Amino acid sequence: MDPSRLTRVDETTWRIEPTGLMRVPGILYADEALIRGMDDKVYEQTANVATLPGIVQGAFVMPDAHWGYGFPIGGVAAFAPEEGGVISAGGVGFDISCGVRSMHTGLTVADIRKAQVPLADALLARIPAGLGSQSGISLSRHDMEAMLHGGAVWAVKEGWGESKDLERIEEGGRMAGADPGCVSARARQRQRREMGTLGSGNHYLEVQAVEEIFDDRVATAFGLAPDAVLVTIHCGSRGLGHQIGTEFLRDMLPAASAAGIRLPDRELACAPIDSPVGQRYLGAMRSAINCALANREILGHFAREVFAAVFPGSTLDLLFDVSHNTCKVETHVVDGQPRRLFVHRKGATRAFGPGHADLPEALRRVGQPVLIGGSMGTGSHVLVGAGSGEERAFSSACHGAGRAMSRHAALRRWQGRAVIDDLRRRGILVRSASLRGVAEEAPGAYKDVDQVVLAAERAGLARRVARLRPLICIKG
DNA sequence: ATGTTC
Repeated sequence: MDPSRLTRVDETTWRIEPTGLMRVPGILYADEALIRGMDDKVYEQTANVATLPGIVQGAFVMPDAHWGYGFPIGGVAAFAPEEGGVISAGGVGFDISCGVRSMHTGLTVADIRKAQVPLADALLARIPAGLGSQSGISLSRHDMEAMLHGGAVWAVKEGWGESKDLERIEEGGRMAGADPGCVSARARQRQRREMGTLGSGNHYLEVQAVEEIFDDRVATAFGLAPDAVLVTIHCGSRGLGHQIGTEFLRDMLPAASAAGIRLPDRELACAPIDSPVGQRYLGAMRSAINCALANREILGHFAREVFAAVFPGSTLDLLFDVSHNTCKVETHVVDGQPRRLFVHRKGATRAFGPGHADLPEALRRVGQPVLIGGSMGTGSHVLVGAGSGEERAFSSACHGAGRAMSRHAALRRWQGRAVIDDLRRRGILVRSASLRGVAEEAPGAYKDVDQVVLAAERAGLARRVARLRPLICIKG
């Protein structure tokens, strides 16, 4: 993206001035190099989102943004129902409630080095990964209903997790307002045997070491110390979320037309929040959020089983579990007034600052952990929500490194085996169901995650707490 | 992201 097309507000804030049908400006948070690296499609898609009815303040773009379906990935947009605001399946994304959870292991890098190969092999054997992967769990009709209502609370009741996990999961582990009656038979069918599975693409389970601390006080509050080892899981709502996204993208097109909404791009299909389709999507999407929360809780349980076997007596305590593909009803102060808004975050992480009432007691004073997954081999980050993030982008931050290159281009450039060998020489063991998947996810196909989180910090979206480097990566 | 084609 050519920066001269934008108005530069400060070092890390850029505006697309409203023209034509745009109701609000586009507001991009990134340094100049990241802006230059962004696809022109991000500009076009941001301007398109800014035309949607009821959008409040701006169409926001995080520093890791790239071209997505309709809305950019790394986009945040909030809509007011009383102003004809809309909800959009493309504004949430196909992988509804895709997110990241990190768990403390209580172990150090030296402990892992003693058992790195058997640990990697045991994780690969226990964590179902890859397209269409299954875990051996099969849900009855009744189980499915309970899961879609109960999320991680359901998973804990079923024995896959610990009740103390729940306060460290967004929404206390259970998204209210889920309506499983809005989830099609086909979506349920696709999910019946997919609970407790990673899936494919950029989803992973990693064993990571704390490599660098940026903020001692917050790191201590989060339980992060140099050399400490974490397990981090990145995955979402699998086939169920994808099916819901597919069905509602289809159903929202006529709904938008019926509501008299002019769409600059069919992929922006949306429905008024108060319309029947809009309400059905909310009921289904919230069910999918519960599916993702339950899925990550079950995978966390599997990881606990493996660690208990390889390191007898070890326990995994949850640091936090947060989604980056959702639409949430939140109250935000706009022009001095608290407003109830439908906040779409697509490839953007909720990042509540210190004192937020929705944070658990143990974290309220410091702020919410913002878990940022990097690519294989390049490391990940833990950030903390900042008070300034509230007015910058409705308390949102980046979600990862963000792709710098298409999967197709990555396949032309790298071979999966060579990527694995290269990472092994750097002390990182990769275990994957798919060599093709490894090539698509080669570290070089991603932006520099360090540059992304630094830009997020400079923009006041969140602050850096710790950098993590991978030791083992189980890829889908 | 995705039973990579309803």
